[in-house]
Amino acid sequence: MTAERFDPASADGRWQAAWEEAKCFEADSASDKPKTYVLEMFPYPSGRIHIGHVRNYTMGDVLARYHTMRGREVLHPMGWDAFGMPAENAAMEKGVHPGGWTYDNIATMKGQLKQLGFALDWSREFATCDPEYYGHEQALFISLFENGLVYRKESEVNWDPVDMTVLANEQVIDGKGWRSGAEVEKRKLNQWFLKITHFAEDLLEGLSTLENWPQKVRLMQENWIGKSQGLEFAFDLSNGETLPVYTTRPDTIFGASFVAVAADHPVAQAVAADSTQAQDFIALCKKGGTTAAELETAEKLGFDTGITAKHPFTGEALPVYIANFVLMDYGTGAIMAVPGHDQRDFEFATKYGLPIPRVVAVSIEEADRPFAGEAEAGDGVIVNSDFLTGMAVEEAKAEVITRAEAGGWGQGTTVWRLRDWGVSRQRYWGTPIPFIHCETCGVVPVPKDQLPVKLPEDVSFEQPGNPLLRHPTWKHTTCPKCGGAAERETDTLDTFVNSSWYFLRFASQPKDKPFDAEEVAQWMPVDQYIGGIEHAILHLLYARFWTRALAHCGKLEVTEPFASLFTQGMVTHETYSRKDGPREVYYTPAEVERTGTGATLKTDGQPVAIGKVIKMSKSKKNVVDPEDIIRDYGADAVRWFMLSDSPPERDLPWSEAGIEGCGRFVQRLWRLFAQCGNGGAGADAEQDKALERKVHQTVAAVAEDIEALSFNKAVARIYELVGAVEKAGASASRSEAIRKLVLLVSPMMPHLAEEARAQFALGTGLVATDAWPQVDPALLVEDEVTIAVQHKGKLRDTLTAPRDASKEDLEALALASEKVQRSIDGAEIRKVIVVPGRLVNIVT
RNA sequence: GCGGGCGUGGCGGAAUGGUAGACGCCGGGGACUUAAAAUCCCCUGAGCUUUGCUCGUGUGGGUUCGAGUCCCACCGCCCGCACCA
Repeated sequence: MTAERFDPASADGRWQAAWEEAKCFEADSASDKPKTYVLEMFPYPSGRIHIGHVRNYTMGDVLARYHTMRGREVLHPMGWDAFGMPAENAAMEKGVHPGGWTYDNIATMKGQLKQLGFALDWSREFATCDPEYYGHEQALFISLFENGLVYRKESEVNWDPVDMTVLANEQVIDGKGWRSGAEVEKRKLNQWFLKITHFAEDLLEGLSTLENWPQKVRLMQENWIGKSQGLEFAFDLSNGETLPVYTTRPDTIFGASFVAVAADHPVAQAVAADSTQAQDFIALCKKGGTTAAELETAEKLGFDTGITAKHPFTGEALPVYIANFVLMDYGTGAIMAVPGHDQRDFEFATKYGLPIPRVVAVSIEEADRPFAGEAEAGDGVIVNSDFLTGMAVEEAKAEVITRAEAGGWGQGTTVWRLRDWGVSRQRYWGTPIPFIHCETCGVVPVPKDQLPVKLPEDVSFEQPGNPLLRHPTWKHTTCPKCGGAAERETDTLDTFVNSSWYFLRFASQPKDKPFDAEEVAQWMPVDQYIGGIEHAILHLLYARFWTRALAHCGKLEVTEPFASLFTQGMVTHETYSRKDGPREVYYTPAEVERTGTGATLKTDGQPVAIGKVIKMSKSKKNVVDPEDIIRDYGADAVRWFMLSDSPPERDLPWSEAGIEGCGRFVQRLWRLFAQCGNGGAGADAEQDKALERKVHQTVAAVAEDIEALSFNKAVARIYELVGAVEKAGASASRSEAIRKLVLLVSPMMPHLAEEARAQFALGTGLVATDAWPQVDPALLVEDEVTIAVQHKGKLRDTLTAPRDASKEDLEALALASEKVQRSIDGAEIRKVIVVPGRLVNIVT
């Protein structure tokens, strides 16, 4: 290696090996240093590392390295969220085993992560498909079962009749299976559920303690949990039965003009039993699509059952309809309809000519004002409502609930949008649910000493359906209770279960149990969790739930797993395409030559259209492979790019020019470091006070920026300091500045820092485990400051004054300015505002 | 529809209510070189009658000595949820 250029191809690997050799990043749970747990969402091993992973892990890495330098014991682990459908799809398409495919991908991606020099504790690495991991997961699942948090229930699922599997809602596109294209059927299956609703209130309340989570994520979870309060009461029906309904607006009860039930409601089913017309209507309701656009435009449709419901106060007979807009799985599946004050009810009443009474108005005088073509759902005063008339909305709600409870026909109720979590999947590549079905003993958990229940290796994917179900021997076993012949559960767990507790296993990995509570307590909660916004609801809610559930079972002390959450933006790139008839053909950035304003295809030199800057995706081919750019520019340039310019929560536009600039900066730093090593050091004994000040200010500011995850600002500060050091004349101060600069850039560019220190004798030992430079608070403030002088709020001049100059002195200095005097032009000075150390504003 | 966020040069973006545009990219000019690359230096919001002045942070108002920042209304874009009673 010459001193001319930094050569990442040679240096990167050497330093990665040196860190590994010195076990720099292995976290010690027994250490008495203060502890920090930095975690990025672990990746799914899909094949290769994506640029989004690089951005995510670079951010975490800067934090981990920084905190290590600040003397903390840092846990920064990595592993693999390795179960899931892509492995089974690969098995079907390529005839490989899901396990083999997954572990191959892990090997590839681990190699790629290592090339980036991340300060990860690889000694704690695991994949969720390791039998050891999922065995512990099975034990935890049984513990939840024993604590009443697991149950089985018959439930409706999306069934793909061709693939013979259950589909998630997201996999149903226009009513068809996303893979097979077959019409999806609703099927009732016995499914395993986790009782997340038991913690609904707690999960909701916990959100308010998560001050270091993005408000957006907290709101999304709040909406998802969806707490609503109202009245549940029963109508007496004309057929002698009772019909419970739920409403959040009991105050509008005198405005009810009809009652509606969902198509799947027992009342509807009973009517349909003797009416083909009702059957047809119910079938029509079920056919409707569920996409947002369809729902928005869907007409409100109803079927009059001929039954009536008796109003609890007026005794009036309200017609009961089957309606397509009433949902079976919310509330009681039946509603009292108040057309005047609910838009859906309004549309329905308008269509079927039902009365639309007003029971809320802006004032008593407005009690009979007609509606202007739509319902009025707002606040106001109750009118036309007997004993409620004149009350405010909230007051009336309370009054109706009180009377309903006193009369014994209804009660105040809280309804949640949150549903229990169905975790059964009819798939092979997941954690086998550790239960046995025995004809005599029922459902029996597998004894813990028989865990893990391992997946069989010899499976085939040539036929559709769950390989576990048709495996010749796997499911046959004996009942742990009675010893008789029995069958294993063939469902596996939703992959979100795997990622709901992995952070605990990273913190503590005993052989004989999932984790050790005391060791976990050393690290948890995670101090900083970083990942994509796409996990705002499911993963993050499930992880919060599991942590609570395990605490509920006495296995943990903490309830909130992630003290701080950061959601990073995506990496974007412009697209390149050409029209080929009706089809748009896309090209990768590597196939395209970017000219000043346009772009041409390298193969034929003809222009291609430059499209919008959007998220990198395979379909639009606007992707760059991290391995290519690491090879071309080195790990540090790539890392530096990931941190530069865009604030980390926003999207980062990838550009060739940008990465080239980062590559140039790496070399520029190298030349600066080289100067210090090549006789520049101490060439002049003079002190450079201004430079020292700049160094201390930058060290303090960069630390602050890193702690706030404002990496783009830290980067800008470093550029400024580098510029200042380059310009400064030789001095002991300058040499010292360069030594400190090595430390300062090391969290972002660790390879360059190590190589420079070693090559140019800029310190001893590894930079990675060295201490962050000390800051002298006295050097953070300047002796002299620039004061802005304004006349009526407009800048007229600037002047230099001592930092602690008095108000009087500043005022005098300002008035002495020729420019200021010219602006004032003899006008009478009415007021002078002086902000010491900042500005003087003269008001005339 | 409901909820949330964001609008600053050619681009990414800085800016505790106090000098708008730090820092980077692009672009222009120059130095070095036989030449290129690399490197270094200078310029780079708009306009004007250019020692300087005026305008300028989506639009229109307001509060303030002073507003990119605070308040009100509007326009545009992005994200999430959604027939949730």
